[in-house]
Amino acid sequence: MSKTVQRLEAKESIDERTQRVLRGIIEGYITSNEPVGSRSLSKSLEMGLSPATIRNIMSDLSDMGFLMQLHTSAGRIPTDKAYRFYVDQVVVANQLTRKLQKRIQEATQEGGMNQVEDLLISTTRLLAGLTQFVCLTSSPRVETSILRRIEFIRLSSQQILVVLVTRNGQVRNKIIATTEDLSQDFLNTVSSFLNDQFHNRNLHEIRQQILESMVEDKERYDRLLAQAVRLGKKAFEVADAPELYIEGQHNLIFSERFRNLNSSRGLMDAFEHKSMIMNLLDSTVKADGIQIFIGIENELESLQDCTMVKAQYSDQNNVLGTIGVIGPTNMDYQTVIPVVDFTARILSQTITQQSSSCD
Amino acid sequence: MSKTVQRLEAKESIDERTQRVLRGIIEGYITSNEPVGSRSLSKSLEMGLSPATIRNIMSDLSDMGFLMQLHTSAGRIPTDKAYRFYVDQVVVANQLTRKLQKRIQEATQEGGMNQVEDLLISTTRLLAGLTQFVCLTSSPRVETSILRRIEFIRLSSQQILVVLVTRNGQVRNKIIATTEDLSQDFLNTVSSFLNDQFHNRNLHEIRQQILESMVEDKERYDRLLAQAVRLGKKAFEVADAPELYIEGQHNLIFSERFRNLNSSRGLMDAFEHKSMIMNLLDSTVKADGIQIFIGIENELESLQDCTMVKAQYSDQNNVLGTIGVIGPTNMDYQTVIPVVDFTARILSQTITQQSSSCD
DNA sequence: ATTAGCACTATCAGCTGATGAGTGCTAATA
DNA sequence: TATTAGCACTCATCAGCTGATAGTGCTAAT
Repeated sequence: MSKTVQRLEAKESIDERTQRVLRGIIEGYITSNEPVGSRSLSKSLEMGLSPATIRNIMSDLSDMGFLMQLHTSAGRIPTDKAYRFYVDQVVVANQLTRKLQKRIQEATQEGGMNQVEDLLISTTRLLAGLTQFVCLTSSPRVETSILRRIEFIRLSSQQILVVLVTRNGQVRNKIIATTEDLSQDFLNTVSSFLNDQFHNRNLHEIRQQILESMVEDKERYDRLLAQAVRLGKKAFEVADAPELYIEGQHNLIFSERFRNLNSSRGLMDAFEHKSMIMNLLDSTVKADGIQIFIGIENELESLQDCTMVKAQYSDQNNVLGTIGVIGPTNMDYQTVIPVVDFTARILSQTITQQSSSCD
Repeated sequence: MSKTVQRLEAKESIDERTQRVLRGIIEGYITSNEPVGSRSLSKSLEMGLSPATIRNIMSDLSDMGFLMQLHTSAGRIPTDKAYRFYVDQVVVANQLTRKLQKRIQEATQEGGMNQVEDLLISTTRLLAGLTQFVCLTSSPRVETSILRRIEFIRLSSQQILVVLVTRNGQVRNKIIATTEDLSQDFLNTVSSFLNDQFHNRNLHEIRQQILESMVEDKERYDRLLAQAVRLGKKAFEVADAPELYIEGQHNLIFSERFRNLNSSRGLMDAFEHKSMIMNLLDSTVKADGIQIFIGIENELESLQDCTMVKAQYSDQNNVLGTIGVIGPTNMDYQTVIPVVDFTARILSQTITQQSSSCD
């Protein structure tokens, strides 16, 4: 027991000087993208330590698992553990420059964005551009969206178009097949019934309730209700799969920063499996703020050379989705973190405005 | 005058033997992706010609502009002109294997494809996969689509959702703002008016006619008509920009076949400018069949190391859009051409079925 | 505890010569 | 006269060697 405590303490008690060296190495590697050696560090640190001393400290840090070498006579590079230390203990998110803030705000407020989809796409592209990384955004889960309006449009004797509008301005369409020929008048009755019944409820609840009704009212014979339930069931199955927007994939190949990534191919391939990436993006349920996954902290193997920085966005009530970037582990956390954070906030704000603009 | 004729004849009259050599070089380069030299060609041709003779012929072909060398002591590779000759004079499109035909048919007939969008995306992906190139598809020009149904849905006192369904199953949404608060009942009247008026007409015509009505009926005061025209005008402005689907971009980077392409970067960048690529894809108006642009025949500079093979797809009445692949100039024309051709045909067929399934 | 000094090591750029595939030209040949 | 064998030449590639560079670890001196 006391041993554990001691080990924990030993882990915790990296003395001030050692910390400064570690920090120096991390920041050096972040800026130069080259392994950093004792000599250059001795100079840049300006702590009056000779390279030899630095070497001793480095050696200790290596033992503790903070540093590693690509080969014997190369400088050292930080491990994932080091970045974790850096992010947790050292990084104090920079304030964004006014200029950058403006740029983000303007980009999200461009005209012609009455559809949420457009907003998400352009925000994703913006963030990919700003960071020069790959940017991923998951669209609001239709599941948790609030119904604003549902409408049925008769296309033919066998086909009905469902139009579903959510509070935050998403519009979903689905063509459903029917065996029975239903008149437009009847469909109107059904839709106004559903609109009355379920106005301002979220789709998940609605679905739930419809399923319950199906059991409950089985015996009761009421054509309207029966059809409403049947159509409603089909209609609310709309778009189970939430969408994923990816931008900046070419940065993986062409950006200098990704150069010492051994398998950009693997990542590219991973992006083809959208559902997998979706899970990754939406998996963690942490109420608020930025989340950071460094290297091996990522569950997906092909992501384990990268860091993912993500944040959730929401309207006034609910978390809607996630926006995040994937970059090299030695990304410039000091600026990437606040950029992602700020962008997510602005996105939330814009969407909130949109959804509150209805009566 | 006679001189011109002579030159033309000289161009045309490449004797049989020379043609066979040229063909051998082209096919050799297509299969090996390596410059082909006189010795190996002498063997593979089996025409009983010594390398030296082949060299003489090659030298002639070089003079005529069919061959070039990357450097003095390298084998020769075909020029764009050679590929053009090959495509025009030599290639007789292979019959596709039954197996491949089936694969294409099945892929396009997968379930859950009631939206044209899904069909186009999956077809694009299919073709990218089959060819291992980049595949581009332009969605049907809404312009020329035939109206099946238009509907207005009141979202709030200032917002109206327009839903527009075309004959071939495309659904477009647009939220438009109004100053006047219009009841749903009124909107229903307007939409059934428009549906009656414009049923089975194409959107371009409709737009035209609405504009005419605006002039014509200016003085006539009829609330219904006036609003119908006003809303109609806004509604039919929907989605002027046709969409472009791109799949298989990663092949540019990772496929062996693209390896001696000097600027895949340039191409990647070009794909970001969707409107430019759209123009390229939809530009040429040739009634039917496959179109091939080899190297410098492409207007876009970053495409001039590539060949684009494209075909238009259509429903029973109209050309809807274009599907095509972009690959290296030394692609295997014998199979790529029929694959693109067949895919476009199947696509046309599938879309035609869809749009004829309404009453 | 720190540091200077030294031996050691891996990488990299640059040079070398050998190899091989390919050409063009010329003179001999059928 | 068309074809071909022979030869000199060119260029790219590759393995092997070089010295320079930038690191390290260890040890002994401060």
